Amino acid sequence: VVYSGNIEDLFGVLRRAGYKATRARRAVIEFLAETPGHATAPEIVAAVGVRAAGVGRASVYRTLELLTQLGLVQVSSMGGSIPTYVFAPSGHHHHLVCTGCGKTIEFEECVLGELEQRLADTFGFRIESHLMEVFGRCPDCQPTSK
Amino acid sequence: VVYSGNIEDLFGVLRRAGYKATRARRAVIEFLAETPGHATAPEIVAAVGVRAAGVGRASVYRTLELLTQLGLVQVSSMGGSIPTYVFAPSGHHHHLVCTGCGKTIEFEECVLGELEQRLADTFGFRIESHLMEVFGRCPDCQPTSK
DNA sequence: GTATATGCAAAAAGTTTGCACAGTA
DNA sequence: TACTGTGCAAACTTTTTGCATATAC
Repeated sequence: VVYSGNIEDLFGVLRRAGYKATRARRAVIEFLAETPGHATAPEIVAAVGVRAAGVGRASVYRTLELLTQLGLVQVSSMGGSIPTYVFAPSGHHHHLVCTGCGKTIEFEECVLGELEQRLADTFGFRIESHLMEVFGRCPDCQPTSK
Repeated sequence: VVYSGNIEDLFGVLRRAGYKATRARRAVIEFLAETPGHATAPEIVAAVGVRAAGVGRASVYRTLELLTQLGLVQVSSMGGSIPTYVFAPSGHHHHLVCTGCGKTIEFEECVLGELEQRLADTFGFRIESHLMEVFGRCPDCQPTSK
């Protein structure tokens, strides 16, 4: 674990990997770290524009890619065609999405520990992170029949 | 389970849900059912064009959305910004992706049974499907150090 | 001081929509 | 026959790229 609430820790991760802590990157990281849920790239571009006027769209995209590679952010498609980004410095993220209304609930509970070990053994991978998406119908979107 | 190797079963799912089994939908379903891994929308458009000349791009997109809603297909972003589609009529899909070279391995092993029950109980969701993405470095992409 | 990163604007890529016509049930 | 679905082309949205300039270290 690399982050325990202090944003500076994250810039440390950047620097240790040989990247500079620039204004654009700060704005993106701060926004994501303060945002509890998912955001699309255009939403992040907009939010960052407010937070740090003058930061360009391209830098936001480049930063998102970088953060994803560094394992600080996860990308999910939420069952649709627009990718969304979530801050997930712990390397894993889990959510439940309603296929009716799109409501999303994030949960911590993780059942992958043992499986990860088995995958590592079986395929020789060094596991870094994972994303688990569970889909279903929330109470409000279930057929009212019986 | 809705599908055990006979493509006609899938058209049955369509019809039962009130949709027609058209040429465009057949082409998309057949392609996905025969394709072991993931494909992007443009790839599917191209493949379907070969299989059934004259099928339009829009129909492919519309069919992909429909199949996703029906739970026959899963969408994943594979850690990047291009969504990919996989045939997953069983309602769940699991893969391991190398963050170095992008190599993908699909696996069956599923540890979600009990968790799904707990999520259903806790949040009142009726669970329909899930997607599990595990990221790491494959043997060829691990730092050779040590 | 120097290599890395940026902002901008333009290009490319991907997705969605409207509508007259075709095809399924 | 009635209605769902289609193909096309255009509109739109999202993402990527090239390059001169700025900036972090």
